[in-house]
Amino acid sequence: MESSFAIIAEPNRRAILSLLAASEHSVGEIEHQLRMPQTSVSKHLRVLRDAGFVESRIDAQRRVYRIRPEPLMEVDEWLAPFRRFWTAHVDALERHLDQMDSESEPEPASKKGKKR
Amino acid sequence: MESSFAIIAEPNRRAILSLLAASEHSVGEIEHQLRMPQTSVSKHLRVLRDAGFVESRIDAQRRVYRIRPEPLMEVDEWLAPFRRFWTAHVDALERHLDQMDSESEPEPASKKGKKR
DNA sequence: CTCGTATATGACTTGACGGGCATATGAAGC
DNA sequence: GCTTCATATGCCCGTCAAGTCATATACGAG
Repeated sequence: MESSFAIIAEPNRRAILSLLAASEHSVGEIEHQLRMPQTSVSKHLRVLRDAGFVESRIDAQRRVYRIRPEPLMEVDEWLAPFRRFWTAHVDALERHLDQMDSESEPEPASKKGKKR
Repeated sequence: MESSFAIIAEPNRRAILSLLAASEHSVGEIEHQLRMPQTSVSKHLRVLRDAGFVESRIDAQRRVYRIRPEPLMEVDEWLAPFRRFWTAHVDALERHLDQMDSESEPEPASKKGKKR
């Protein structure tokens, strides 16, 4: 029920997400990397999972978590109407150019301009 | 002190921001448009202003508020590392309406239909 | 100056959320 | 079986933020 925005309002959760953005991690790895209590990590992961930000894979007794993009896409889309405030000039051009693929993409171009 | 993320966690504040994204508005206009109590609008605007999301101009007894982009840019930048999760396998369609153009859209010549 | 309009602020209440701690679940290995 | 490692959950508590109501400030009109 929580809006995606409320979920990422929590700094520790953002830290977890940023960590998972690089690659998937187990709970213990997150705990150690971010130096926060395990129970706290588990609770935040629970919230993140319920909200669809992450999903977990079971590896023996570990749970390995990874990003699920949908809720963040939602945030990204909400930002769309505001982008005109800062992409007034050059950027708009560029994005328009390299977004020019539609239903015809028989071969995903390996490198795309990935500016930001 | 509040992170920009905490600010936009509040639904009413997001509504205000979205309203201001279209054009600047006075407090009364926001109050009427969003059908929320004036004191609530004022308080949210205070929070938004303190956090740099909006600024106000004085027009007689009215205060006209408009967007300031910086904090939202910050959010946009935080999202950057995650974009690879959806820009990789998603074409221009899914991209959704990003930024079409500014306050002038004389020609509704949008290209293709949207999905959802 | 008084009144009405427009907006801001303060006090108070209420509810939600995160932290900490203890404990439960579960899988692995002996 | 029992023990250990890895993770999850339940409970309590303090804090903080949002809503409501009342009131204050500021400006314009007459």
